[in-house]
Amino acid sequence: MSSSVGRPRASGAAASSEDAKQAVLDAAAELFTTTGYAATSTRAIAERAGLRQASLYYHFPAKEDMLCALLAETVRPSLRVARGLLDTDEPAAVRLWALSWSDVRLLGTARHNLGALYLLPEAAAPGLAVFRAERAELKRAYRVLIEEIPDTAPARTRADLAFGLVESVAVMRRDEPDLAVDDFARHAADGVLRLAGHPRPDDALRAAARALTE
Amino acid sequence: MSSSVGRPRASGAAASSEDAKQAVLDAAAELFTTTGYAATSTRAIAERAGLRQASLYYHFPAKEDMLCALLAETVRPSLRVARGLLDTDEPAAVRLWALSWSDVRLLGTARHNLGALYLLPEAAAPGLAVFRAERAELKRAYRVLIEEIPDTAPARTRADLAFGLVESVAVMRRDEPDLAVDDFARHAADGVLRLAGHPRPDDALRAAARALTE
DNA sequence: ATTATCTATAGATCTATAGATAATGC
DNA sequence: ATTATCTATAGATCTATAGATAATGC
Repeated sequence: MSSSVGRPRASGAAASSEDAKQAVLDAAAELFTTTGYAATSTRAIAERAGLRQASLYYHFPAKEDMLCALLAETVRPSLRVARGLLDTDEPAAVRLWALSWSDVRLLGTARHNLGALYLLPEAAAPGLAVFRAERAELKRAYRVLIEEIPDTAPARTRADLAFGLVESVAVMRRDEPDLAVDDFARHAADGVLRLAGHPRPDDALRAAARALTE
Repeated sequence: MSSSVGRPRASGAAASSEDAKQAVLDAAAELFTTTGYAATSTRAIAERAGLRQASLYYHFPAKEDMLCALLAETVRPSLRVARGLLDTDEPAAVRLWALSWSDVRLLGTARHNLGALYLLPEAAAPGLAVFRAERAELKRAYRVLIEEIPDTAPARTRADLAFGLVESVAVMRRDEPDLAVDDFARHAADGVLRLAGHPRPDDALRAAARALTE
């Protein structure tokens, strides 16, 4: 508390270094998701975070590192869930429903629409290779589960479709900011099972899946 | 032919005004889809199109008008198909398959990955309201067709999911540039029917749907 | 002494406009 | 005279660095 080491801010507001870093990320998240990365100036981020433009560089070496931190923050919780589920011995359909449901809820309820960051062309930058590798691992988890569900379509294609459906929640959230996430996540997870080739899930399956992610 | 009215280009290349305009749009399409709108400079567009930066403004009043033209070019063919299908009296499942298949093919085979433009944050700009209205009309077509297919999930939700799945082809194409579009489009259209709540389509349905879009 | 900010600014853009110019068309 | 380009540039950015400064901590 009250740890106001360092020169005071011009704006008056005081915060610890960790708080400041978080405030910067928060401002960047809001602006990057609504306005885009290149179209967001460091000055705009600083203004929203309550400090001067140059002070950002005490917390981050460069603008791209803000995007990098935000991307990591978004994909990692999903990846943790995915890894946990792959170690379970529930039926594949239950695990796939659990993974989809969890991902859609994470994307849908995050404070900002961070999933929209995946869609930015700038996510292809060389400095963000770690993020892309983690996202690829997440996609592979979908595929591994889908491979255990028989269907005429190739597992790879079904995984592409399922993953696309899950990520599209970011676009929906942009179009309809007051989406009812919990309801929507159930339907989306049902949808992923349908895409995977599984007959309609019942409440027992959903309950088993929900139990898995707790 | 040989209509080289106007001062010759510094680069030597000659082209009619219409050709030049198209070359500019082509260059913008390539750069906007891979690099993003704000991150693409007018200078880069001009360089790729073979003329000087300032000469762009003879063809377009502002940078945003290039994006506007590209967005229109992308959504309008889909909209034309959708309007045509709504006038048909084939079963809803057939028309929905036809619409999805057609859209995925259009998005997947366009010279550049123009669907990725929908995902740009800049597509929310005030000047692009016409595009957004046309896209909304396209989405409504999905919903109208889905309403005729009975299911426990609300039609609106199923339409959100179906439309999200179709548009996600732009993300897939970015991730896997050598996607086999024709195969993929069939699976994607099958996926839309599954999301809509229709039992698996058979070859007869697919054939009827394909016939509709010719 | 260390920390977290500040002010000031270098240097590199970027978009759009002004006005000249080099073709063809009449 | 019209068309389609050019050169030059205004004016507004934008990112990142340099170096000063105002706190706390020791």
